[in-house]
Amino acid sequence: MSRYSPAEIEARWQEAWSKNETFKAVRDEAKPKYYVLEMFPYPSGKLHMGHVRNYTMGDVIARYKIATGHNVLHPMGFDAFGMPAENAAMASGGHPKDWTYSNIDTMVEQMKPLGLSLDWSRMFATCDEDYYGQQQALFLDFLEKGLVYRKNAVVNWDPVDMTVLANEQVEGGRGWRSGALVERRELTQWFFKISEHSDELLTALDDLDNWPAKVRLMQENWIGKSRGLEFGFERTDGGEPITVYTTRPDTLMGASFVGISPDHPIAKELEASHPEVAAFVAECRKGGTTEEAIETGEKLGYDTGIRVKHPLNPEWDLPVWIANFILMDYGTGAIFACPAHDQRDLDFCRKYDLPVVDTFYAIGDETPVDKTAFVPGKDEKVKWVNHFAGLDEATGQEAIDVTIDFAEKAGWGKGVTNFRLRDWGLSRQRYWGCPIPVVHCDSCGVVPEKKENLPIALPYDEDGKAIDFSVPGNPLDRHPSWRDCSCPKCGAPAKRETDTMDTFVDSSWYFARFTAPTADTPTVAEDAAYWMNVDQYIGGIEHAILHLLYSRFFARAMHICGHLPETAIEPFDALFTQGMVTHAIYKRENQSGRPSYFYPEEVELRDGKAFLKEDGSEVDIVPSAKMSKSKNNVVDPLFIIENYGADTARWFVLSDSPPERDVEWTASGAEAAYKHLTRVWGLCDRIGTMDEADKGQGDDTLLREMHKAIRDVTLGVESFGFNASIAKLYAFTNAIAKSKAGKAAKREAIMTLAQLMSPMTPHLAEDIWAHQGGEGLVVNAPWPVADEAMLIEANVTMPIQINGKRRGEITVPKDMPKEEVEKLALAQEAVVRTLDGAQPKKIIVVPGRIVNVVA
RNA sequence: GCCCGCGUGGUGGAAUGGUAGACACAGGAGACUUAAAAUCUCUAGGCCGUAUAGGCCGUGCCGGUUCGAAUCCGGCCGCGGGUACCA
Repeated sequence: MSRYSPAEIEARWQEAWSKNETFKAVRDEAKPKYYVLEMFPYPSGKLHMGHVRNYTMGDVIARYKIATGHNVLHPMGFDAFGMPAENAAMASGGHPKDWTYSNIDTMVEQMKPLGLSLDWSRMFATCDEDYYGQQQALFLDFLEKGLVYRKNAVVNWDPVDMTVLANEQVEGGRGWRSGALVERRELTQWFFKISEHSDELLTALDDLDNWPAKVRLMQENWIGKSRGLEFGFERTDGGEPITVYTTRPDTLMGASFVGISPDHPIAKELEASHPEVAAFVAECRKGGTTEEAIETGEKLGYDTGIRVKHPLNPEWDLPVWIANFILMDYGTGAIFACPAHDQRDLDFCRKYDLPVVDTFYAIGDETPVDKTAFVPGKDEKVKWVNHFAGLDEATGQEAIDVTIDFAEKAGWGKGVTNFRLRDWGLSRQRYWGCPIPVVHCDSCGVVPEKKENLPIALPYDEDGKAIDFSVPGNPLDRHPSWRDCSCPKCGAPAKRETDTMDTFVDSSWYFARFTAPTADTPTVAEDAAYWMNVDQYIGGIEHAILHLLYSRFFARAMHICGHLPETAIEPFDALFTQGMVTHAIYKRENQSGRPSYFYPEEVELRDGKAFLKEDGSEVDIVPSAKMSKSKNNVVDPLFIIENYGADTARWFVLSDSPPERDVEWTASGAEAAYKHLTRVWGLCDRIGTMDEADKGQGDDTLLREMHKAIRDVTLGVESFGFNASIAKLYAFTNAIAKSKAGKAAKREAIMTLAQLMSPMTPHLAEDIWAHQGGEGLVVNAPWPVADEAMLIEANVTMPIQINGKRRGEITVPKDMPKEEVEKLALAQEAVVRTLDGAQPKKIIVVPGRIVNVVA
């Protein structure tokens, strides 16, 4: 033993774990189980630093749990359906399936050398027929239980390519390939009834104690429960009243118009008969479907000429406008606008010269509201002059409640609870996804496939030729034979549904499938009962809402269909959201305004500017963005593993940055991690050659350091403070290096160091353990326990502050009474000098922490 | 736009109401070496100062609460994530 050669030792120990089946998860009722899961990757083809960081964190937890006596399940799979595979096929003519599976192979090859404690025997990809076949079975069960239905919904439509676009494929309101202005178009699509579970999904958040508060808050806001007033505005032309929903009924006296969505039935009716309305509505439909595009886009309005009566004053007519910022999906698709107290309404009214009525002033009086709406604070006592409930002063919420009461009693409105959460549209007009297992029959309509016909597999080719992606649109639609089938009900010739499922469906139940990955039903009761829930789920904060909310819904739906026990309706007991690994993006916009992206290795940095190596031309730098394949800013961890080994890569991604925070990728630091591991190795080597008879000195001091390290490292691991654990491990290593203790004490210290390091650098730890004569594998050794007696310190050093500024310190016995500490502190030379004879007004002694003298 | 975060030395960061800068990187000085690399030792927020004397300033900005604020509260600014068809 002389040189630290990770390549050799890492291969050796991976072999040992594999031979012992150390990480194979088998049900064992005698041991507490622990299920640790990292969000599975999309097989982009390249493992990046974010993956390494994510899986290493999970691995630390998994190995720590093994050491503390748990039966650990730690699986890995691939979220393998999705657009990039089709994009690759479009770009290079290959097949999405070939591309995906080849990427999976590559990524597994890249992952295995990391020495992760994964049970590879449970691996699957969501594009495996076996997996998506079971998913189709789930879909049929959901359909039977009424959890799925069809309705119309809008999509991004590219009028040139005649195809549906994902939001990501819309750039600045234009289709990414055609450059055409995108329109919103309605299609009949499949939906999961997630909104029926809104209240449940909301209230259950309260019990997710081991989830980050920010994620719970984001989900709470996303579900968006609100109580408001629903009421009708009578039309002066005698037409059907227009029902609106408002969360601010207290501002009703400030109404200046009634607004309806361009998709509102009234707008549609007018569209059919009035060309001008049709032109306006067409204008409104331009642009993408995202909430961001709608909210930030220019606000457009059209006066329909329809007039309605104010419910509290029949003499008061309000105009009805069609406005492009009103969503048909929320509330009733119609609102009343109160510009004085809502910024968006105010902007709209100023643009179209509509009146602004301030409910804090008498009607007709000048309002101070000009360009900024007055929005009273939550707890602010507000007055309004035009009161209608005999109440003229209340806080915001009370004013709202009182108004709802008033409307209900008067009989013109009712209090209504609304949710922002919409049903989950799962239809995708795409090839590379899980086919929706239904059939369209001319006589029977939409008919579910029979379970025995599952999986409805994707066709690999058409007429013997690979599926063609050179033409826009869904290849399943134009496949010569795949659509043809017979109706499961009447047997007549019928057509298959060609829409496939949203890839979020695939990732909404994979955690359950890992408990019985090869079963011929979606789950197996005993396995689900034993392994569920996921005890620790780890993944990126970017999944805080959609993936996690959909999974929570899916677990409920699976329970309803008998695929999960009731105890698993919240599938993730604890969640940790790790930060992202970010990197600058290098890009250049071409003439048409669309950007091209360059890889970090294509770029040279000088004076904070970026230049292409190829021709020296400057490119734009977008600092620090999420690593994303489409932006070319992905950094490959392979060079670290190849040059320094997996332990270095693992140590490096865990040190320095707190796990929950984003980190900007930098290449420096890997070298330092390697140096440290080399140092630990050398330390072990030197201890090995020490003389047994060498009694040394200061054994006790070293062992105290050791027990402190056990305490602090353990605390770090348990609280996801891996960077803090690593800082302690550095300190402990330094303490061992400097110590003059005897061989026995040093050996005990280094073996403990190996154990404490083993979750982070498992190969090095095994090697040290073996070298010092440890029994068995360190991975199976019980986690060390800190001896409380060794942690007790007799004396404490306390800083002395005068008026909050540090002026000195005293070291006193730990349990010295306050009065004596006070006396000693006042006698300190620095204190006497600073006080300069002045009498202290007050002295605060916080035992063991601080003394503050107020002069 | 809206919702949620984050902002501390040259750099990554530590400290979650109690000594701001632990631990590390890059830097500086020294030892070893013919030399370099490696390794080891010391040093290191800024300013004034000969000073390991002392003092002042300092955690994005402005204000507040407190004996005491990086930490709690209010308001700004900047950056990041999400925004329902990227995964």
